[in-house]
Amino acid sequence: MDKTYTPEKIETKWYQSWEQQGRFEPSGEGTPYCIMIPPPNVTGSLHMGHGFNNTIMDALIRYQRMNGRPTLWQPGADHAGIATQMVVERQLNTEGKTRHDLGRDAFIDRIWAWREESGGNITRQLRRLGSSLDWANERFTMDEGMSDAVREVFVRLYEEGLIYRGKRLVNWDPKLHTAVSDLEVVSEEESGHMWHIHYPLSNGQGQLTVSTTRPETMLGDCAVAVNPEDERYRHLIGELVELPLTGRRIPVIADEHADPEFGTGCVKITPAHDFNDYAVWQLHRDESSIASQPHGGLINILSVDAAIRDNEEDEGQLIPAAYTSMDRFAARKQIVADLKALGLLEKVVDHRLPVPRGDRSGVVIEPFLTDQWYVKVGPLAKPAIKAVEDGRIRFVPDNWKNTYFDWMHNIQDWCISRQIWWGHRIPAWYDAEGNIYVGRDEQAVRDQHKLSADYPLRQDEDVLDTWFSSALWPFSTLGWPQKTERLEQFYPGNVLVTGFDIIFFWVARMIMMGMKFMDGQVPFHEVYIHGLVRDADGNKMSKSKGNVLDPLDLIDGIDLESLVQKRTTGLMQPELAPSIEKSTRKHFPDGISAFGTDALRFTFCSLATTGRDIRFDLGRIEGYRNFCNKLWNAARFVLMNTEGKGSLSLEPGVELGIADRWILSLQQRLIIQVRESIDNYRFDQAAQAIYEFTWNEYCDWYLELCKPRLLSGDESSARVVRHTLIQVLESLLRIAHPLIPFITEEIWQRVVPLADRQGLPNEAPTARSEHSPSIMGQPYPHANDALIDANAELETEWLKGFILGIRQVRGEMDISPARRVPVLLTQGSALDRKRVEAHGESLLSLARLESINWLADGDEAPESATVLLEELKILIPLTDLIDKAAESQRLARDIEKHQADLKRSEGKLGNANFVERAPAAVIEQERGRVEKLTATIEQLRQQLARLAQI
RNA sequence: GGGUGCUUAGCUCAGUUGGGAGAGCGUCGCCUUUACACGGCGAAGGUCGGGGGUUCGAACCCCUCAGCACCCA
Repeated sequence: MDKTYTPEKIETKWYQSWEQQGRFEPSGEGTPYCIMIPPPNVTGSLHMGHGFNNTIMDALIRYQRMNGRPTLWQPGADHAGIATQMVVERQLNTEGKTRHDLGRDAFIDRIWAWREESGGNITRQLRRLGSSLDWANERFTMDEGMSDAVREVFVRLYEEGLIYRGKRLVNWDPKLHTAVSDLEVVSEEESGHMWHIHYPLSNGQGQLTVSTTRPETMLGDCAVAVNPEDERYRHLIGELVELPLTGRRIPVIADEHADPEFGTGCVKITPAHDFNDYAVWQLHRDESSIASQPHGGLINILSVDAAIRDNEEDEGQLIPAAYTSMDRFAARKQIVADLKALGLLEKVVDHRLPVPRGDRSGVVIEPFLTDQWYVKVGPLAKPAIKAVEDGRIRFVPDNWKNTYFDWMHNIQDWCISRQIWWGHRIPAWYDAEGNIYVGRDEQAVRDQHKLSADYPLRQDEDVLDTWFSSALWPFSTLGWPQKTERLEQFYPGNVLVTGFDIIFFWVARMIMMGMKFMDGQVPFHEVYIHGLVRDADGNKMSKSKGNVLDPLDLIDGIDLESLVQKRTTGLMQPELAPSIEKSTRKHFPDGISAFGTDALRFTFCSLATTGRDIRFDLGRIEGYRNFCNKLWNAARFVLMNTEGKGSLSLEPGVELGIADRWILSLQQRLIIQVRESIDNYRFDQAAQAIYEFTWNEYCDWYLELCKPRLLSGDESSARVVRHTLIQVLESLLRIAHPLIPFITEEIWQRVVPLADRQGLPNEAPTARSEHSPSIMGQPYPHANDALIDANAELETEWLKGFILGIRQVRGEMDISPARRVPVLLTQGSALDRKRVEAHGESLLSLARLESINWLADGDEAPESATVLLEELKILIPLTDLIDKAAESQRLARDIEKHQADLKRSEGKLGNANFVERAPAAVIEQERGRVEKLTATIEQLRQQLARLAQI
């Protein structure tokens, strides 16, 4: 083995081998285990969130596979309608074309071509992460089978009356020319203005003043509302005001929506361009002063581009010609100027207000009146709520269910149509008479409705929201609507692993659709919600902030210049490049070194706590890369001492040593701990336990304790050591494999020929029969209670205490490890004598001692530094090595520390209430503490006094 | 406005049922010691955000204040 662990030499090799051997395909008997991948965007690329999410899923999958279950991790991607269409449109733009130049069919062909070109990107990246996905059954939401599922669901929901078409206000993206759902709109506070505008009363008796943040919408006003309780305006209710610039007259109406405290207390009502106003209009639409207005008062003034629209033929001058075709912001400017000229602008004040923007396009979203398709969600939500209430679905951590309930209880109908081209086209057809026909395809529609082949029908132009198909993912990927074996075997899945940001988008919708179409069966039993990966400063990673990390760059490394280049190209706001460059150079002065997949995965696992933010800093991954190196070198040591050394199996009748029993005992505890941690999705605890055992017990102590035994010349003892070294290592590799698959496989392949694997079950079968064994197919270790050995643990603790005491003195006195020191022992128990006898070699070696001698009865102890180990007193004679003053100081400090503790304990015991009410065990513990401390302090004092005397 | 979460060592975070606060990184000292300098050995470092309460006993339970973050309207 190489002296240093180099991940790039092993990772790709093993992944290919596993995949070729069909090890990712479900196989075997037993209870199936299934996880659906949250489908990434097919043309996207891997970010840290994917890295984190997939690491956790892969660890679960590998763990369950090693537990012998037929295990499916379902891979695939979604078509990301808007995002993908935008990318391809941008490509076209650089050629000076738009999608309309190509036409719908050619444009969609172009997107498929782009998918071919870029679609493999993210699957390659997932492979680099070691993800053991069942690639043979990869799915894509636009594939034929899944499109069938989409159509089937749409038709069935429509036939049940759960899908309908309606004209409503929607969130309109004027750049993308499509409706978007509430969830795709991000509202943030921005600086704006509040304009106060006079609306003169038609009878010439004064005016009302309204305040608005969007003055251009006044062209579509149908009323001014005042609060019915508002004394100032009550007498004006029912009167008319002149709507400036338009020549129209609109009524003053009474509505609670008008807040007397806010602004002037008069609010203009623009029902076609504001959700609240729309609600007001609905209440008042039958009042004649509104009903008699053009379009019943519901006056749309915008085009799909959010410019002021032209008048229709029959509208006359409804919209003043002065503003038509002006963009909404230009129109705002012009209208404000014109109002000012008319003396109708009272004032303008600065105002902060939430501005809704499209999460993809970034432009301001307009409430806009359109025909859209909706899912009536109420009936679907009911059983989905119940499933979580009664525990058929469990959120981990549990409190996320509150977020889910909140959303589900206030759920709105879901607008599922999008005015784009890339996606599942809505299976609805129209005839010239305005009839709507919904069916699985055009022929089915004609058959069902007895329409002749030449009866003109045209299909709805719109496509479905991408999340509509994603909601079907847990069953559509398994072959639904066909009744397949996979569906039978793997639905419902066991756990959904995802971030909290898509509980609404995806989790809730999957539960609703899963239960609706799978006979009330939930799509998964647990939802493990993990945190979101942020940068070292806690900021969300985003391209525009220039703080994204590519997981592949952490695996392979990247130099500073390439990193700067990567972060500053293709920006939506190029002016940010200099500051991005600056902060990148500051955070990564040396670029990023190659840490390898295993280190990255181990890091992700160790960050998988219950928190919702995960700050990623390089120090962490570096530490875990070092951990991999440690494991690597431990294995190297084991192999150096076992390869070619003959049989490693235990001879009959030979007993293990204390240290062997101790490390085996700790390993059983490790197995219990790791199993429990993984079962509870606490990968941080699993990682921590593995790290701790490997580094702080196996390497720091067991390997060191083995060294003298290997060199002693006692072949029988050496054989026991070799046997245990290799056994413990082999098990450790299996314990760690789900977290760090590559390094464990690489080492395991070398270790397994030496390991005594008798008694372990055979390797789990895989899809292809002809292959060499792999750690992937090995059983995950079970703790063997018979190996838990409290005596060996106690004795080893004693041994460590002895050594640590001496090391402490050496450390404080700066004694070089090259310098061996003699020690004298006194006052020990019979057990101490026995133990010293038994572990002499270990003590000499690990504490770097020259000699160990018991002080004879009656002999005066020489001037020494002292270590107390219960009643045993360990003396390190003061020679030139030890500074008397330093030792005195050390003792004094020690005494002080113990005294503080003693005082505290005595205080407790002196409290009558404590003695009366605390449990006996706690009181006993406190008494024991006092006893021990008193003795220790006494010993230390004596020692200090002796030192002062000499 | 409603809700959720967070505040523990210089930094990033664990902390089980309430019974003497831990880790990694960083810092300081010693060291080519035969697996590993991506290392070994040792050390320093904490008013557990503030205040109040419950309790024999609070990082943990309750109240309150402050700060931060996120979600919903």
